Amino acid sequence: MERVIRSNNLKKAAFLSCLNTSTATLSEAKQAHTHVIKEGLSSQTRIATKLLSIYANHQCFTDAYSLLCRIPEPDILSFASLINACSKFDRFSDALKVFVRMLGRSVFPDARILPTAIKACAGLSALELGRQVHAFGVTSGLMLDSFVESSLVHMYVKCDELNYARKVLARMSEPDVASCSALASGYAKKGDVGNANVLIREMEKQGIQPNLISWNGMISGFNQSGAFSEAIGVFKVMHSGGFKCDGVSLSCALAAVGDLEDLIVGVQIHGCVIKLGFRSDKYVVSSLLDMYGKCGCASDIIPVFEEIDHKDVGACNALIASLSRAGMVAEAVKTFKQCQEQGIELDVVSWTSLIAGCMQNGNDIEAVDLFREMQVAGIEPNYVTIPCLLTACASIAALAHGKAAHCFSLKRGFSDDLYVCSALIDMYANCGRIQAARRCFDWEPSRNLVCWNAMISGYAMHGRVKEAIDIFHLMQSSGHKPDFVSFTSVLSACSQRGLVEEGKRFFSSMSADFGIKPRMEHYACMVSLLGRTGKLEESYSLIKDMPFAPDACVWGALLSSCRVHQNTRLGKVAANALFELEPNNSGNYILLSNIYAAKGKWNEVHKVRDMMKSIGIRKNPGCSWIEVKNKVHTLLAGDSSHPQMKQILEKVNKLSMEMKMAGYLPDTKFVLQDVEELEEREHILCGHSEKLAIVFGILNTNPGTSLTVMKNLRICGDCHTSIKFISSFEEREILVRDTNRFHHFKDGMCSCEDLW
DNA sequence: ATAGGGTTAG
Repeated sequence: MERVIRSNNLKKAAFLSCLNTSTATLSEAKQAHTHVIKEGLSSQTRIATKLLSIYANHQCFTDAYSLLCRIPEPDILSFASLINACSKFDRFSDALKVFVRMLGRSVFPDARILPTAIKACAGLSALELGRQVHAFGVTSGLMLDSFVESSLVHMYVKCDELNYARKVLARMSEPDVASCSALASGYAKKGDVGNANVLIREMEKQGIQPNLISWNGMISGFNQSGAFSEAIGVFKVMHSGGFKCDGVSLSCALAAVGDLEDLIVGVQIHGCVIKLGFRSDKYVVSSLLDMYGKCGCASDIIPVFEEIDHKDVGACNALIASLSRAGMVAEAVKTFKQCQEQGIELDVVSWTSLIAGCMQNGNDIEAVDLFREMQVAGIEPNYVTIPCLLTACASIAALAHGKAAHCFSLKRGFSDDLYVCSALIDMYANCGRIQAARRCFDWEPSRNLVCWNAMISGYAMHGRVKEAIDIFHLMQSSGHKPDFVSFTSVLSACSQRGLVEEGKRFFSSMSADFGIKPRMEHYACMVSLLGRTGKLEESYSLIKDMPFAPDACVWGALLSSCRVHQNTRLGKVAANALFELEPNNSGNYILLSNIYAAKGKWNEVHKVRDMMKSIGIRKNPGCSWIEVKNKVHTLLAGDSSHPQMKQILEKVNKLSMEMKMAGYLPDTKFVLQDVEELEEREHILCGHSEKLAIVFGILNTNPGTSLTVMKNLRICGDCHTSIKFISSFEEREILVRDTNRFHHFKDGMCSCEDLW
C-alpha cells in the first residue's frame, strides 16, 4: 500500500515538473490529459489545476470548466486559474460564473482573486454585483489590500458612479497612484476638467507621482469625452515635464490632434514618434495617417502609406477613411482593393469606412452593393455599418435593402442603438413609409434629439404638418430642448402646408424663447412659406433684412415661388442673384425660362436659353428610380437604351389617350424646350422620367401593388396631373419623392393638395 | 493566480 502511494507521488511530481503552464501547447495538454486519466491522477488537485489552466489559456473554456468541476477538492488556485484566464480574454460573465461556483463550494476568496472578480463586474458594468463584492471586501477585511481598492475605484468609474469611486478613494489609508489615476481618468472621460485637475493637485500634495498609466489615462479619457484640447494640454504638460511618453501617449495625442485639425502640433508629434522610435507601432501608425487625413493632407499620405513595411489593417483603414472623407472615393476603393490583393485581412472597419465613404459622396448604389459584397466576403456588419447602409438606402429609397438591414439589426440585437434607430426612422420616412418610421420611433426606449428630429423631418417631408408639430411639442414635454435642426424641420412642415401664422410664430420663438439664432435654412423655409402663399413681396423683404448674405437655397425658394405665382419681376431679381452664386446650375435658368414661357414671353425664353448656350451649360437630365424586386432601376428621360423603353412608351401613350378621353388636358407650359408645335411638346411631356418609372413599375409588378418613385428634380405640374389620373385609372397608390417632399397619390388625388 | 492606458468606420 505504501509503495503504491509512493509511486503515485513520484508520478505526480514528474507531471508537475514537466508541464509548464505558460508554454505548453494545446496538443501537449491533451496528451498529458489522457495520460493523467490513464494513471488515475485526474482527481489530484494540483495536476488537474495545471491542466485546466493550460486549457483556459488556449481559450478552451468548456474543457477547463469541466475539469474544474471534476476536481473533488478544488482549492483557491484551481478557481483562480480559470477566473484569471476568462478575464484575460474578456469572458467576464464566465469569470463571474466560476467565482460564484467558488463561493458555492465554500472556498473563501483572498485578496488576489478579488481584483479579478471586481474587474469582471466592471467589464460587464454590473454595478449591483460589484457592490456585493465590495461589501464582501469590507466584511472580510480584504479591503485593506491596495489592489482590491484600486480595482474597486476602477469598477465604480466604469459603472459611471464617480461619487462612489471618490468615496472608496477617500477611505483609503494610503491612496496609491493606480487608484488616483483611475478616478482622474474617470473625470476626464466625463469631460470634468475641474475635478480631474483637483485630483491631480491632491496627488501632488500627498507626494504621489503620476506614472505613465496616469498620464495616458488622462489623455485618452479627455479624448473619450471629446475634450481634445484638454487631451493635448495633458500631453504637453507631460512632455515639457520631461516625462518620457510611449506609443500609447503618442497614438492618443495624435488622435486628439486629428480631431482638432491642428496640423502644426501634429507634425511636432510626428517628430516625437520618429525620435522616440515608435514608427512601427501599429496604433501610432494608424493614428498618424488619420491625423494627416483629418488635417487635409489626404492625397499626401498615400506615398507615406506605401513606405510602411508592415501594413496593418488599422493603417489601411485610416487611409481608406481619410480618402473617403476627402471625397476621393475612387482612390479609397483602389486602396481597398490593393490591400485585399496584398493579402491584408480587411475587417468590419475597412468595409464600413468604404461604405460610409460611398454614401457620403453620393455613391449610394455602390454603398448598397458593397454591403452585399461584404457579407459574401464573410464579414459581419455591425452597429456602425448598419446606419451607414440605412442612410444610403434612404437617399435612393431602396426600401427592400433597408428592411433587410432592419431585420438584421433586430436579430443582432442593436436595433435599439440610437444611431441605428434614427437612421431607421430616416430610411423609412425617405422610402415613403412614414408609419413604419413612426413605429421605429415609438419602439426606441431612450430616444435622443436625433431621433426626435428625424421623426419631425419625416412628417415634414410627407406634408403631415399636424403630426410634425405634435412631435415637436411632445419632444419638449419629454424634456428635450429643440435645436436648430428641430426648427428647420418644423418650419419646413409649415411651409409645405402654407401655414403662415404658425410658421411666423415658430420663427420668432426660436430666438426669443430658445436662444437659437436663425440660420440660412430657417430663412429658406420662411422665404418658401411666404412665397408659396403668394406673399412674394414680404418674402423678398425678409431676404433683404437678413443679417447675412442669402445663399442659393434662399434665392431658389423665392424663384420657385415666382414660378408658381408667375411673378416675372421678382423672378428676375432672384434669378440674377442665383446666376452670380451658381452660374453652372441649369435649374435656375430653366425656372426663369419657365416663368417667361408660362406668360408666353417667348422672346425672353430664347434669351435665357441663349445665355445657357453661351455659357455652355445643359439642362440637368431628369432621372428617376424605382425599386422593383429588390433591385433599384434608374430611368432617364429620352433614354432609348433601356431594354423595356418601347413597351414603356406604348403604355405611356395609351395612358395619355385615356387621360384625354377622361377630359384631362396636358399642361404644356411645363415643357422646357421651346418647341412651337403643340403635338411635339406633348410628346416630350410623355418622356419625363418619373412617368417612365411609374409605368415601368406598373409593367413589372402585380396589379394593385403600390409604387414608390424617386426623382432628382422637382416634379413638374403636368406629371403631377398625369400621376393623379394614373393613380385612379390603374387603381394604384403611387408615392413620388422629389427633391422637396413626398407626393402620395391615391384615387386621383395627391396628399400635397396641389400646393407644392 | 491580482488592478490601471492605445489606433482606424457612423
